[in-house]
Amino acid sequence: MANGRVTVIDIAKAAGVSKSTVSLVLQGSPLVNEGTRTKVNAVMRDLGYVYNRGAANLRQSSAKSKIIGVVVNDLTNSFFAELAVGIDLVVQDAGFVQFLANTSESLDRQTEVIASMREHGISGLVVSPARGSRAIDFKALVSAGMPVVAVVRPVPGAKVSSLMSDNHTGLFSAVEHLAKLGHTRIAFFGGFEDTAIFQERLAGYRDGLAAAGFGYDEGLVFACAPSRAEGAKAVARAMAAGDRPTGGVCFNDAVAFGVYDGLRARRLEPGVDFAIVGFDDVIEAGTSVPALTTIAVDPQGMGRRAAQLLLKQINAGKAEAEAVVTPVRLVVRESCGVNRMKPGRRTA
Amino acid sequence: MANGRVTVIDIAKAAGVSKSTVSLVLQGSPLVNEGTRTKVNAVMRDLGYVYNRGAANLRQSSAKSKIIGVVVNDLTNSFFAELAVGIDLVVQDAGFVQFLANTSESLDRQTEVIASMREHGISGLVVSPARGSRAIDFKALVSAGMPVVAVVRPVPGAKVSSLMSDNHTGLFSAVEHLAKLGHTRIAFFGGFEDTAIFQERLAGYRDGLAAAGFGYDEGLVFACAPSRAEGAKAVARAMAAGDRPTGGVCFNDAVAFGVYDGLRARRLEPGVDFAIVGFDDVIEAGTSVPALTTIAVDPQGMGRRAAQLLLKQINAGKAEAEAVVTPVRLVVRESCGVNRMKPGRRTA
DNA sequence: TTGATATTTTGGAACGATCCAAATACTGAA
DNA sequence: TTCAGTATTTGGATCGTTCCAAAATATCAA
Repeated sequence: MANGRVTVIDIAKAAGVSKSTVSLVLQGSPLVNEGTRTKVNAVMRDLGYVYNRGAANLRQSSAKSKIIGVVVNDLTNSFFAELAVGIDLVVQDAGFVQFLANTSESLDRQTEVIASMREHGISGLVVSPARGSRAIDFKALVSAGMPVVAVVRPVPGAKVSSLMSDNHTGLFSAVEHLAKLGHTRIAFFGGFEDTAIFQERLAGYRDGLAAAGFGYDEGLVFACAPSRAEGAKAVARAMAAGDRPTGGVCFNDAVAFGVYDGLRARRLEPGVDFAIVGFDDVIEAGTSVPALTTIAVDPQGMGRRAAQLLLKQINAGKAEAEAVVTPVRLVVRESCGVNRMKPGRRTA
Repeated sequence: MANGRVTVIDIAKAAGVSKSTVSLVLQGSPLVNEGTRTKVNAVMRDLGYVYNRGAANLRQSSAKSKIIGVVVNDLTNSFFAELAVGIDLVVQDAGFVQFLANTSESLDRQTEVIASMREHGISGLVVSPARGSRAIDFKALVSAGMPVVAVVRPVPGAKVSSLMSDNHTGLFSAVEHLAKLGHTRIAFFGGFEDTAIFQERLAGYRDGLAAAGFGYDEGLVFACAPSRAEGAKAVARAMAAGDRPTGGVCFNDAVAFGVYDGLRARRLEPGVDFAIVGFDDVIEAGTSVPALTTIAVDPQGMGRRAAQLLLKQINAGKAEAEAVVTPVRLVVRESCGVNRMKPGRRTA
């Protein structure tokens, strides 16, 4: 009290009870008499008491810290920002608070922040792993029995739970959609070839082509960093080639918008002269001109589900790794020229 | 050791020293002999020791928790996501870790999370206050001597430090720019009228008009929620009126993009038929078509500065509230028709 | 060898909560 | 009044660290 911080002992003294009783009140125990409870609560309010969770955690089992860690690879990407918001939402409702760290795809940063979070006593971790993350990076956590949920990107070989969107089906249906509209030369834009997601999506793309009766042409795959600027460059490469595609599916929406830019730079109008399908369904997808046809994954929903999965494991006490695949769906808007475009017009 | 968690005592036993020595090693004290230090470190590695910051904080002064709280009003807005990234950057470098909570403009959420963060022992707080925040909401914190930095939005009357962008100058120079290009009827789009920022920006707009020799016409101010969708509606209202503006300054870039949409819906091309200036300079501003002329505020830089300010106060031990205004600058791109537009073409 | 001095190491006693076993206060029936 | 039975309350001991004063050890000049 004198030194600034009010403790249970100060409350006990002021209320004329023992610290144990105050502790009981704090925990909402039914053992304490209604009269004492209200008196103690009143004193707490009067003295401006703040509960010291750190002290409590020391005595209790480590899993009760009410802190979870969230590590994302790129918070400036609105997909991950939405994801973080989704996590935050359910985590807050459960009375938890989250450490949020951004790694900017740096593995060193990732190991650093995870170590730091451990020291601070997180009771679980949701991580969207930095590029190149290996099972070894999470080894210490899982062998310490800490629940870990990997989202968006898999960590091959790691014994952690995972929540991934259905990449294969997503690209499959994107290709199917374009094929149905009459396109026969369909390109694939964006993504780093050395990632698992890229491979999953590429497989969906190939299978989609096969299902439509087309062959797979490596020359129609334009990998690049999944950013708007790189997407613009990728489509420039595609249109410079001899046998041009008439439409394309993109690794994500950012790339798709880059494709818009790249087309316009060549005086081609997206959705009229070229059909585009994105992936993610970021907020801008619905309001852009033309509105982007895309594969919706609902990042906020994914965040919520990831947090629920994690909380379930924390409460269960034991972390049984499980893999969840979240469904995606094709959202048809204007960028494939429905009602706007003559399909296949520049073909052959 | 047996129960799972490795403590300093386990280390001490295994290394054949006392726990005090281990503690000294942990703190990198120069008092301990080089030989013992390496041996202790080796043992720590072998046993997989994780430092328990919670326990340490208990003994030490509360200001050393190495945790700071970050509360933002809307993380789905990329401006705030960037801000959070900037904060994260310097906070991580300083060996801190951040609690990040999103309030979605809910005052209740805000008080909840701040209370929760206090219980967890944060040593400082960066907050971008939810709409309608009052000094009272931060009273408990400041009277407890906790450093608080309010960013982006002011909290009138609160004794907290603040870091605001130069709203007045920003809008002043936006108007000046349009006037220089020959525009005489300049509208103002977006923003909530009951916020301090809106008033600051509006004042900059008025002063800019006055400096250019124009009068202030209330009918040219189209306030609305600062979102893309509402921006589109606002410009629709503007163009429906009799004496149309030929250009406009916007509350932020989101509104500006909404104005793009609204214009296109009326078959008007932004940057050709109508001049637009945004505010914020979000990432998309440079890559949109046309590229958006805007007032750059560098949210990530603001985040960094806010974090630095906070860390300075934490280290100083005493929280002397100070107000910092960060400079803004006009970034001229294509949305005002430089090289593209006949200024004032639809005037009169 | 012996102090004196400098270098290292070390047992408790905190920090602020929880938990447990045991004490105390109530209740109503005998 | 006493006693069993229930309802409340309560002192330690404890969690894993830091801090302090004091002890042990090493170093060295006389």
